[in-house]
Amino acid sequence: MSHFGRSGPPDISDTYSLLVLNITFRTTADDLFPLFHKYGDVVDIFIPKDRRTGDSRGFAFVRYKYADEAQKAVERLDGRVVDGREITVQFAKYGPNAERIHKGRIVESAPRSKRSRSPRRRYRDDDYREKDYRRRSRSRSYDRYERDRHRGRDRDYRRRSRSRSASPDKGRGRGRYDDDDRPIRSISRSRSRSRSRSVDSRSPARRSPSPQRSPSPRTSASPRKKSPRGESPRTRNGHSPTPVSPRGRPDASRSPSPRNSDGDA
DNA sequence: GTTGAGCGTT
Repeated sequence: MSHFGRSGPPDISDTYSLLVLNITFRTTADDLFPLFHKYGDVVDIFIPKDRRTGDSRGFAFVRYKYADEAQKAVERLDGRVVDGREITVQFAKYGPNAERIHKGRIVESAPRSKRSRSPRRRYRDDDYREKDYRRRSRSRSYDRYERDRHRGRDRDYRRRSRSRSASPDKGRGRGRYDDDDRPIRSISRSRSRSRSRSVDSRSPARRSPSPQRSPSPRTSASPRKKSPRGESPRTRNGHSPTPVSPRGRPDASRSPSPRNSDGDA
């Protein structure tokens, strides 16, 4: 009775969804079930996981059968420390199908006057919805994602947003400077220079044709120093230094004389 | 093994 979310949404017609935030990445539905079940009848618990990695995203959805129980759970479990972390329980505002939700309850009465302006728009949806993402540059997305995962997203603006008030910059006090005259000029010049420099700095592909990829210091003064005792008379003869590679890939190296290297032929 | 704002699956 803990495998929630294994068969998709069971029935979200008369269920109240609660959003549990700030949960640990290790917290599972099984851990939340007993906790929420104590305050009411939990219909289903779903914890969104990453589609790529499969790890928990740090929040879960708990569905209650009755609103009063859900409300109670919200009041009781909101701020409760779970697994050493304070969780935030609140009614879900957005539905999975962009349905209208009232107090966590999904209302089928969709306002026609209002366009399907999905308030929720995230990179995941975009990436998944976008079919050109793979053609464009999957690496970019992946890199960014990975980077975010390991380095954490922009905590600066995020943290600011989380500042006691929900109005980080009300009235767009972010006004650039004075107008768009100065900044533009600056940008223009900067860009100009940047481009100039870019042209120079750019082209890393052919900037270094690099006939020699690895400096190979060992080839510099290795034969003699490396194997003072193993040096063969042939090596001295200049017949074939035979830069034996530790990797066993003599041909990979410039290998001036591959056939000599082996000497089998 | 890491992280920490947010709103969801077959």
